[in-house]
Amino acid sequence: MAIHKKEEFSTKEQHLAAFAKAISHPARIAILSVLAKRNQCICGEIVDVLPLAQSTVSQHLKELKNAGLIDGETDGPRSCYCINWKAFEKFNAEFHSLFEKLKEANAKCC
Amino acid sequence: MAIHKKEEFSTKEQHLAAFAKAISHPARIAILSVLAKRNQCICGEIVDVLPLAQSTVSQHLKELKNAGLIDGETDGPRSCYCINWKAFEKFNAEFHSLFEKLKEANAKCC
DNA sequence: ATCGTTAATCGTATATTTGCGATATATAAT
DNA sequence: ATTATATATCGCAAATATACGATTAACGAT
Repeated sequence: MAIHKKEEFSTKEQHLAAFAKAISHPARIAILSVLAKRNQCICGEIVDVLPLAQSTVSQHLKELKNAGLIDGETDGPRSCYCINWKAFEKFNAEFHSLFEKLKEANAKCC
Repeated sequence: MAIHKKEEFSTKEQHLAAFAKAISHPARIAILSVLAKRNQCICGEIVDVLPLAQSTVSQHLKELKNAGLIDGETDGPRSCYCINWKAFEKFNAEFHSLFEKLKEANAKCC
């Protein structure tokens, strides 16, 4: 690839794309579901539920955390995660706004 | 990786993840914007607008088409693309429904 | 029939993602 | 102090994604 071209697009496009990337793997959607159902904590619980190794789950959690969709803090020897509802809501609004903007632009052009 | 684990998740999770993946690159979001503004056709026009080579744009178009978000048909030597609003709407609804379901599950648990 | 234009595809290079086992670290329990 | 438990991180392998130039295919115009 040599050069990444992603930064040549608008910040908004990059931001939304990054959000979408965070939920672009079924495992990460599954993790969000588990976190929503149990409200908080877990990690080992997530590993028990998913068909993935502990290290892999840990990696997916890290990506969700980097994207800001979940928060996590250590609680003794274990890690407690929960959904960052504010960020999630923001993503939802952003995506919905893209959709509306596209429709609006389309309505105007013809 | 050796084995892909994606198919071990629910169809719904896979489907939504695939949709999200389609818009997980700023170039593809930019393409959707151009298509919305001009309603239809183009390809060379998209190449003119984006900071990417023709072959790269063609690849991104293919991915959007595979995801069902756009339709394309050849018109002489050129290709005419347009947004598949129905599919896009469906994705929007699906994503929104995930969000609502997560919130609902969360409200119930505590 | 030849030439020019447009866009898809092929081949290739590189980067990133996905996945796992092994290891390291941190804490709790004995 | 030792042991057990939980999780993050490292190192590696394989798969996918991103990007480009070159080629091919398909058509229109001359």
